[in-house]
Amino acid sequence: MGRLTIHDVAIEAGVSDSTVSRALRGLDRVNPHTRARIEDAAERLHFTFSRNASSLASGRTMRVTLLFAGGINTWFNSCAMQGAYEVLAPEGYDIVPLITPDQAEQDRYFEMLPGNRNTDAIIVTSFDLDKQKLELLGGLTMPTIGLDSRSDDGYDASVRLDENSAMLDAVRLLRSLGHHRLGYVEQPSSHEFKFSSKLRSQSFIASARTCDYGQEDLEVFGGGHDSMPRSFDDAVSSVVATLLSDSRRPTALCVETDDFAVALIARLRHFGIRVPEDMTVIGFDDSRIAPVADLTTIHQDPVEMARLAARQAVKLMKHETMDRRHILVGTSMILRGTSAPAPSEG
Amino acid sequence: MGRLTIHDVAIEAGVSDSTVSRALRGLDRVNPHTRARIEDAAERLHFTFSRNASSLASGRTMRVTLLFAGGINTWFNSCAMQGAYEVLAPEGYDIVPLITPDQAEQDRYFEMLPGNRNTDAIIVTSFDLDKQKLELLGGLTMPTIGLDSRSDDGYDASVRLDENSAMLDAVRLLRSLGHHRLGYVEQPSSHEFKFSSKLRSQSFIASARTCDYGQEDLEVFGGGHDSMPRSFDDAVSSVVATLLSDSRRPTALCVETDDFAVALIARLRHFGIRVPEDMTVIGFDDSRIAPVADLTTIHQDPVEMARLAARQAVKLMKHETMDRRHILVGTSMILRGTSAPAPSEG
DNA sequence: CTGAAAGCGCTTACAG
DNA sequence: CTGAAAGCGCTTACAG
Repeated sequence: MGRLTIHDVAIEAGVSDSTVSRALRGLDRVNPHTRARIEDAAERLHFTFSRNASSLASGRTMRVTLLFAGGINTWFNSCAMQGAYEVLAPEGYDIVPLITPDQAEQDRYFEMLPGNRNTDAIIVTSFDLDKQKLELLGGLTMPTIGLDSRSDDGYDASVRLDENSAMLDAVRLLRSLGHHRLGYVEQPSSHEFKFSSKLRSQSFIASARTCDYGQEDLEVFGGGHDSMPRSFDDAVSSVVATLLSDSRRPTALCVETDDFAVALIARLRHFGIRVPEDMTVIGFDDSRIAPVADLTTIHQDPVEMARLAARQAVKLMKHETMDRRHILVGTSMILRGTSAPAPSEG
Repeated sequence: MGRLTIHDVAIEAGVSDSTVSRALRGLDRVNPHTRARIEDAAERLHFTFSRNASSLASGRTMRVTLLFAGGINTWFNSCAMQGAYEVLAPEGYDIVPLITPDQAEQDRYFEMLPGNRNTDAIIVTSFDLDKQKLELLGGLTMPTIGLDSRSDDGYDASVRLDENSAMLDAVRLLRSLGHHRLGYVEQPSSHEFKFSSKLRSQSFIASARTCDYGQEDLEVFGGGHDSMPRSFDDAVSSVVATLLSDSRRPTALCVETDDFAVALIARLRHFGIRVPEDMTVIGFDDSRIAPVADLTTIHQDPVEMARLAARQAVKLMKHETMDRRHILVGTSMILRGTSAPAPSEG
């Protein structure tokens, strides 16, 4: 039992180690009879390759690193792992998650990256890296793939959301519902990191301007980088307070994430602002709470995005040609109960 | 740049490979001066160990496998990964998720397990394994830890929920609220696998009997193993239909999971059964949707459970002594808006 | 189509 | 405290 090597199989099948190696890996130039005998022997012995030995000899680790800021158990990150797993596991790769919780650890990881021989590719999720780190990625011999990155820069391939088109959809919906004053609500990030979702407020404003909204009818809430990491609840309160005292209060809000939108709606209702009668609220993500909260939102599919990123990784590792290295993924509006026509003026 | 080995560091520091190995791994019997020189050299060269080479030579893979049925992006599983990561990563272990989506793949994995030299321990999550597989686990040289397993059998260590005490809490609450007829709602599993949560209906009935409820005042819904994998929605419908036509309809329900409870509540309300006025509903998990849905529920903390399991794994791998190999974790009732005193009879 | 030999980059006794 | 040597279990040219 256990601890058996390719050599045991070789003896059992009456061939050399090299032949076992070739046969079991499905390489050609092996006599069909021989191969069958070897496969039988391996099966009988319950032989499994030592990945370490294979890797050391071949120079391929058969591992793909998924780099996260923040927990594995967030909606986006857990979906990213799932999607990556679905395409990488069948290809024989292990996926290994790596969290860099703060700037110091991130710096240290990137410091060591050029010498890192423990992974065949890196999928970098939702990071906003500075120029220096992006250049470092670009100079790496191993492929790096950006998932939900801010831009394509520095990555060998990337999969990103089309934030502009998403925000344009939202603004068009609000315009068709007759809303004249719009707000965008940024979520305070508890992290030191800036995520790609921070791009949305800019996209939102730009889209609204395209749709003939004037600057005076557009407002961005919650983007206070002044006082540091506020709690989620405090941030909600702060936005609601601003809204309550707003002389030109918007009648519709786009919120950076579903989570924040749902908390915001609860607080608004608590203060007598009805949703959607007085205020339309649109979330972003269509994560698991959106249907529960009956939230109108912009749907994205992080599992599929991760599948795409993983397929890019596979192609890069195999040095296959790729039609598109940088993929922009579309979103879709999901209409639910938190959006309605604008209240009549007064 | 890159591709450098321990030998390069040895040359740079003017010592032998073995000394570099010892120094960089923090072993004793190295002259402080020599060690400093080596560490400097390693730093300067951006040297990183090849985990494959280390593993092959030492016989330790520095990898821990997390075995899942179902997706990585479920609430419980993603929390389990997070908790395991938190304790295993600082110890130098990679965590590698492995999904066995169906019985066939699970069988194949277990078939190969005895010859598997690619992991130092296995954490088995939420599985209900048959006797044969449990025996196989018991015979393995590498440690196996059950997380949310049905029982302790076959595992070297385990971390489980105290389902009995959880159900007793729920029943006591319902009794104190004056509910005379209680129901337990099982969730149809889309999987071939039976999860540990399936034990709860038995615990519930037993607890209620302990609290002097008669068998005729207790009812279990949705446990139809007859017609195969029903959809989530169909299952909700079926439970509601049974409730509507029930001549002795319970006034309180314990539901196997929060997800199912929330869907059930929506359907009940749609059919005019008010929650909590007409019907008290208690969920299980206290997952992310529970606060959003204002759901009274039984709280569990899978991240912490996974941390405990991972610590057990570390101790087992290090052959340290353990005070308790099998840990039973408590739950707590979270009172929210879906529970209320029983409606007056009539 | 098959085998002998070298080598992947470490760790681990064993001397000294 | 340090170094030379063997070995971990494979893969990969290279002969044949």
